[in-house]
Amino acid sequence: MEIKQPETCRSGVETSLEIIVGKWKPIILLHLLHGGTKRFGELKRLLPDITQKMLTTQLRELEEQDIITRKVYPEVPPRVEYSVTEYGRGLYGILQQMYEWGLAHLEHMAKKKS
Amino acid sequence: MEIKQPETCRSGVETSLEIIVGKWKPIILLHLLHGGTKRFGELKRLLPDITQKMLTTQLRELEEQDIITRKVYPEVPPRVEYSVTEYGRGLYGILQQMYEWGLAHLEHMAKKKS
DNA sequence: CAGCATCCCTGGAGATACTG
DNA sequence: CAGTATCTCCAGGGATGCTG
Repeated sequence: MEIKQPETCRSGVETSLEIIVGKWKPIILLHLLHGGTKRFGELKRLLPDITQKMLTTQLRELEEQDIITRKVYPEVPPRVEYSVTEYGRGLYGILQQMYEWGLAHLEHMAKKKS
Repeated sequence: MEIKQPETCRSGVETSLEIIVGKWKPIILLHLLHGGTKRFGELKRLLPDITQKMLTTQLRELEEQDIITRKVYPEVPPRVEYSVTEYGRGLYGILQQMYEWGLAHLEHMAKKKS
């Protein structure tokens, strides 16, 4: 980066944060990136503690940002599938770095305590 | 990364998020990374809309995570200086990626609208 | 100057019930 | 099955005043 003007960088950083932050967004993204397309009910089962309402809103927000797509099949009973867009895969690098740094940080803090 | 088990990656990602998330943490970090050591009052002036209470708590949380250091000079009137630790600079890569992706995303969404 | 203590308010998130 | 619609609650954050 080389931080020129903090205020300039700020908007970029906070835009990214807005996409990723949300109690369930990271884990939803990880599941979709890992397992590919998933139905609403599958995601619900993969995240036992999430409420339907929260799953819906988090998915809607990710969809609005073009990170995932929502495909509705006109069947009865209804079927809706979610998957990460090509564009959304651009978040992969960020998630990867956060994953790696985060694990290292957990170790760092564990060492510090002892 | 290559996402093996989403649940494994989750803790790493969310650990990183916990450090960065907080209404003022990114901008505080950017200022300290850009401008080096700063006094409490300087930061307060750089962030006109932050309350003293919030500045204090955000700084304390970053300090607890070893991201910044707090140096108190035993003078009257008191002087307290904050700076990013060597360890804390490890967040630089993440902030950089978020900055770059975020700016691109703002453009992406602007284009989409038109 | 660099805080802490207190009170207060809002919005993110949970629980529950209903529906095309 | 894949959602809405309400009601509710709590914690993050804000406003203000006091102090070593």
